[in-house]
Amino acid sequence: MSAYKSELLEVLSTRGYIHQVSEPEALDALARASKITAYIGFDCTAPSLHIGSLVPIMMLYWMQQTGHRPIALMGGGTTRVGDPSGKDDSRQILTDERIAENLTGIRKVFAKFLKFGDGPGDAVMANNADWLNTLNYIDFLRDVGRHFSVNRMLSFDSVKLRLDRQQELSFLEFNYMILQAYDFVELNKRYGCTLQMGGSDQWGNIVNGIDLGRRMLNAQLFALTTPLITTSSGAKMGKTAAGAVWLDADMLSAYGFWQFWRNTEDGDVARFLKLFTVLPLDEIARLAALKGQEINDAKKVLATEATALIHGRAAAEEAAETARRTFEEGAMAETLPTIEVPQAELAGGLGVLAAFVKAGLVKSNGEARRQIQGGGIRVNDVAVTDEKSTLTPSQLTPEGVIKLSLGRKRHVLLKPV
RNA sequence: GGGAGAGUGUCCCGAGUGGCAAAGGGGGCGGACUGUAAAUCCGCUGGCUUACGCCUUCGUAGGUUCGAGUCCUACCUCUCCCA
Repeated sequence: MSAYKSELLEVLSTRGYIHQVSEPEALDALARASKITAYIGFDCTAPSLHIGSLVPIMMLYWMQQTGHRPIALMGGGTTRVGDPSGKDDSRQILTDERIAENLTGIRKVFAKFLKFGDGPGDAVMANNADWLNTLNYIDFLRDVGRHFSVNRMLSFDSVKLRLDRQQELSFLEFNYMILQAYDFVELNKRYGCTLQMGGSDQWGNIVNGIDLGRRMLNAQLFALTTPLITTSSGAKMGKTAAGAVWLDADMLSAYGFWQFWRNTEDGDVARFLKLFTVLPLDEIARLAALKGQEINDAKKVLATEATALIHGRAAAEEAAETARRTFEEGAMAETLPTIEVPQAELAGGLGVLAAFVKAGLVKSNGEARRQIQGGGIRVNDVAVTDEKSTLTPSQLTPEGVIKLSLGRKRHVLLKPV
């Protein structure tokens, strides 16, 4: 299926990253003949990226692996405006302090995938606040604004969707696409960047950048978008019991991250192996051929490889081992998530309800009660039937902990200190 | 500026006659079945309480009433029509 001659597009295409490309032949030829520079923008709307951003990040990774130069662009400036693409409601306006915090959180993850520096193949970290924050309004309108047709802007999906549904679209948000287009031009001037990549919802914004580049610089720029990743049962990816699947270890442990991948639906395993691991394709083909129960082995490989990329090999192996002990041996792994409680509190008898709330397995005593009624709560693998029961030091296992479980899959160890 | 309509359980959609912790979906969580999968079936899905019960919730603020999501007034936001 892949008719691409350049290694870059060949890899991206066979691994399933490509949804749309502008002028594929020209881009293919360019990537074959020279080192190209490409960027992806990341908005700073949360303190950490989540797996929704993992596909774009992986593309930057493959850029570098195939000898090209990736730019990770932090949206320090554009986040102040808010991208209306694919959103029904206006995005909440974030304070500058919040954006700055988010930016520092997000920035960390890139070092795991990319080698930054000043060398020819080294990746670049940029922040569009550097050029957007100091723009002069009138100058900007005359230099950039004149290239945009409002008629045309109204026809873009991100805008049209809001108008059709009679949802508010503020002038602030309306300008987002112009700023993003300008980013592309600015990155072309600064770094010779000729390709912008992103999710499929970014197509319109990227194409605007291409047009602006042609008009202002007479440059030929390219767009490449990824498909929206959904599970085979159609759900959007990235939700677990605990909420979003964050990439930052402080927000989601390596074990939790590993578990997310381990629970992948059968039909997604091969696709996810290609997208979210760097295993060779023949190895993936072998794993994808597994059937029935054996496909669980493929899921474990997926989980470990994906976790290794962002949390490191050691943490991934540990997560895999924790899961093996917990699920396959039914044993207690000391490396399960752990909370600590004072000795005295336990000695006095700690209520089950309070313990589960403290462990973060349930949000309130009421929810704990309901889960007990539904048979979802266990202490040391024994179902709790009496919500009044308490935990005491006598329940400590030989390892010196008490194992709290919600459902079959979620476990937390309670450890006296 | 004038007229008409809408805002519901802080995940979303959405019914609601003055007695409502408020129908029904979706989503989520739990249980059964499995392979830590999917599909299916069942239960749960405001907070506190051992419990009788108490508290907080229907755009915001007042009012009528024994009692208000429901009626009245003002205000805010959004939509539509007229100017």
